Amino acid sequence: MRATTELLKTFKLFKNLGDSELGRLCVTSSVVRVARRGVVLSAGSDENKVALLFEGRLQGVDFTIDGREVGLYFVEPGDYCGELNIFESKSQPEHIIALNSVVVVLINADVVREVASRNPEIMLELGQKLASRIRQMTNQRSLLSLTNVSQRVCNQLWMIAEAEGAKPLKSKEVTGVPTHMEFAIMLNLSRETVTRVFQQLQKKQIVSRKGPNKLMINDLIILREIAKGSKQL
Amino acid sequence: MRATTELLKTFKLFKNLGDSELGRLCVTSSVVRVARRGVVLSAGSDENKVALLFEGRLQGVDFTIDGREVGLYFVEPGDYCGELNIFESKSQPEHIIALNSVVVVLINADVVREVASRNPEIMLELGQKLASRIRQMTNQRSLLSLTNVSQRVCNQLWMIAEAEGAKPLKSKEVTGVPTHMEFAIMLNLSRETVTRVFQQLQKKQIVSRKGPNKLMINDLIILREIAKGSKQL
DNA sequence: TTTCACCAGTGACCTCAATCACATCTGAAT
DNA sequence: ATTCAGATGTGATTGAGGTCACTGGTGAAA
Repeated sequence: MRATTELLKTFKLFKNLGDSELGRLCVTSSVVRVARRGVVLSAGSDENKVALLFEGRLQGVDFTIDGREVGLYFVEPGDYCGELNIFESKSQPEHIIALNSVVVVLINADVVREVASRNPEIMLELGQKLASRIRQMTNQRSLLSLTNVSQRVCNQLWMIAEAEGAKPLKSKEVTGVPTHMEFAIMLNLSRETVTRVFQQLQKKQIVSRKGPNKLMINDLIILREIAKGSKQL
Repeated sequence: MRATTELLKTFKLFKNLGDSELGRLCVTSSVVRVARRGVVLSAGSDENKVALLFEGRLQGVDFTIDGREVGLYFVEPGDYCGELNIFESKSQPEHIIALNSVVVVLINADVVREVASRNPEIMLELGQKLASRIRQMTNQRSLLSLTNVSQRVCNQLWMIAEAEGAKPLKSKEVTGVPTHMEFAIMLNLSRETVTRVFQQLQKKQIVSRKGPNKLMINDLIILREIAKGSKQL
């Protein structure tokens, strides 16, 4: 199914775009629903698509030479991925996987490039997107060098809570929490280790499970302190 | 000292730029020599400079919360860094350190942005730069998930040899090799572990030291095989 | 309702890289 | 020539986290 101009306008990237340009984008677009674990963009493909996320959560993943899964980043609603295809005609470097049932708008990257080249604001916006992704990756890379494992997990959890708009509150319910395995590949840990950290967090009442993919963070302040390293778990 | 238009033209980024634009860049530029270990761009600074590397090698580094050094990427001559400042007015996220005596051209990022906004090719080139950095970081991230330590080191060594233009030869001399410590922070290893891997590589005649910062790779083929994991060290 | 796949939880074991604490080497500066 | 800082080399120790091999729970599909 094609996207409507109204749908595209909900994305910050296309907010200020004229209707004719939006129309051009719509023509090559398709709105698709992808089930949990489904592949949204496949690494090595030359289709060169950009994926705009409408609802759900995506994860960029890669694989090592020996077939180990590597978690790169998360994509939240309103955001998009596959931007590299706009600037390079190489193949998509990483897989994009749906972490739950998602709705995405797929648009041909070449068309986006054309539109961007006529609209400097879009181009600049894209540049900022790339820049912020680099920041994000740099940040994530630094996490991996933390020797303390709980610290790594708490930082990741904090970032996820923050992405959902963590106010300076004491507690917060987070929905759509990644599985332990998804945490593990983001943090270079084994699934069991992540489980053990969460066990400790639960034992100390810092978090509590609320059914699948739902987590209650009871004490954001302590979580933050553990993440910062000023407090030991 | 200011850069000349001729100097700027040696960089691929500014290759096709008109003289008037080049002149504008020159005015806010400065050519500086930085000694080994010297800071070229400092994290957290708001100076917003772009650094074009003329000779030597740079390394982007960050620090964890607990003060551990993290290696992010290398910059080779003809390349540049600090591009994020062109797109974002946030502060420089990572430190840029000189790995040996280097010559860099520093240009105000705002001026580069202005020039880029008038010259779509430059803007596109910058986008490609960001994109390739993301690829590079993704690649590096995957390295970190390799359980086999020798494999990690050999991959990094291979990449460095490649950056200096490794032909499909059997052997190659690499100059300006990073220290073991610099390898270590790139690969999330301790310095000692890197040393031990290099000891083994030397014992097996795969590499041999040729004075400081100089390394002879005697067998690129085997190095590649170890890196790929098809051969054990 | 049953099945099944997936996720979470847990104990036992054991590997292997971090750490510590040195020694040695080298080039550059004084 | 001497000093010194930085880089490399090496053994001993150790403990954190990976791996394995399970159990149990839950939701979706059949």
